[in-house]
Amino acid sequence: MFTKVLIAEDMDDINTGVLTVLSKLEIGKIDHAQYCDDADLKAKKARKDKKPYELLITDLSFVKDHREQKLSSGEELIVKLRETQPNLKIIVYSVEDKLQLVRRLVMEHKIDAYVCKGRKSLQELTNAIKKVFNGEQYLSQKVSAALSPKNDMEIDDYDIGLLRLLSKGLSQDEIAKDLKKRSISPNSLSSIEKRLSKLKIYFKANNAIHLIANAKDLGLI
Amino acid sequence: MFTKVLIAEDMDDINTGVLTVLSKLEIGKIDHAQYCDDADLKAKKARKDKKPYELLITDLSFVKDHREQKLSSGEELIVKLRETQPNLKIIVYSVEDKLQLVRRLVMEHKIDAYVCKGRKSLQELTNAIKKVFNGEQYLSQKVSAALSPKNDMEIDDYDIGLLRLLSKGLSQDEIAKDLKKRSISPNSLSSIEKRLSKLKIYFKANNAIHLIANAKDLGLI
DNA sequence: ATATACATTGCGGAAATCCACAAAGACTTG
DNA sequence: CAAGTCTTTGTGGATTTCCGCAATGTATAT
Repeated sequence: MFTKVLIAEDMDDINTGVLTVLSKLEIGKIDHAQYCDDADLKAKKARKDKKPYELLITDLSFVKDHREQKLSSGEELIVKLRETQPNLKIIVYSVEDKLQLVRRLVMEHKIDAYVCKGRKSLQELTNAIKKVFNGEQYLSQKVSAALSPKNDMEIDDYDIGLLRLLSKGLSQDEIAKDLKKRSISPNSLSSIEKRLSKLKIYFKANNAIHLIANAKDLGLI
Repeated sequence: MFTKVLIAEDMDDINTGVLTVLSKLEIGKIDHAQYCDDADLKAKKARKDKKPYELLITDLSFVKDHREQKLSSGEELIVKLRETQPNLKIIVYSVEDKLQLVRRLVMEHKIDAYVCKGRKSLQELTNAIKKVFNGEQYLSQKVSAALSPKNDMEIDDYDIGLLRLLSKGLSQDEIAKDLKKRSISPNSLSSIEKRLSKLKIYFKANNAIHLIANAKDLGLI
């Protein structure tokens, strides 16, 4: 089993929860950090001492408080650590279940496991740790579809962008101009209308207002 | 100290975290439920056995899974329990920090404490439990502004109703018909337009979409 | 009773949206 | 290359929203 593990997670309740479970596994040393910057520093020090962490378990979102931080999200932390420690095993432990996000983490950042926080996530997390230790990959059932190539009607970054702009109060016409200015295509008013219309069907929304309300409820934007 | 407490929280990691801390307080019996319906059932049984819970600690959001649920949120659970057990002490423990939401919970549902999940929330939670046991109220620093009188505005239930209907996808015309059917006045298309226009000014929104997006961000709906 | 203020309603036109259809371009496949 | 498919863009028109102005209604104070 792993001999040195780092946990990055801001919430103290989750931390104690994870800690009590991990202590049942036979892991030598378990450290934890409540800020991404702290996690980065601890990892740096460990490398300097020639005793680098073998596994990182990290959340994605960290609430901001008075302390100014360079790294503000788990994703940034992952990128930073991957630079200097490419063979570090990484498990993401988060409530997020957006396929697009998981896909990016697995494909681009080469994370080893993604566990969705939920009713039985602690058991899942221990499973994931075992799998990763054996060099295998693990994805929660909920997001396992992220890697299946059959992602037909999938909402992509472009769609999210449209929804974001809409929710920021831009008219469809203004969105077209904005996209043209940033040379993002498609950018005609007509195409934007068509995309939104597709999204409305997908989300069973009566109109643009309904669409944004639903997207917000789903945490999509 | 309390002798019988119920925790409603879906995440198992948080549950163990909360549990380990609560076990340090001298609380007789601590039960927990991972579904709102279960919490409701447990409370019902406890009342039937003449040993009702004295305190409920509940989350607000519960992720949906395969199990069909009548009560899908902590707020619904609170309303349900308040009906039959008006003297039950209630602490809400959630990541949400929307002032309007907290205000509603305190004013309408008469909750006794609101603790924001965060880096030091377990300590806060124990403080809150002690305060509530002494008949006092507790609000996390982050949301304490919810009760300051200067924050209240001229947004009334009618306005909230409009925003809700809008976010449900009704057109302004349909809203007018709906209000007429339920004999809520004013209900003319013109009046509805005017109200929404006021709200847009108040919330600095460019259009109805923007308005709903802002209202959702503020936890108003 | 009259004046005043304010809320409600109606109306009209400009702007934005929704929607169906068509033309042009891009890509795949045989 | 040719045919077929899909995406992007364009167009026209019905519907809805947006906004200003006017008319009516209602309550309050003098």
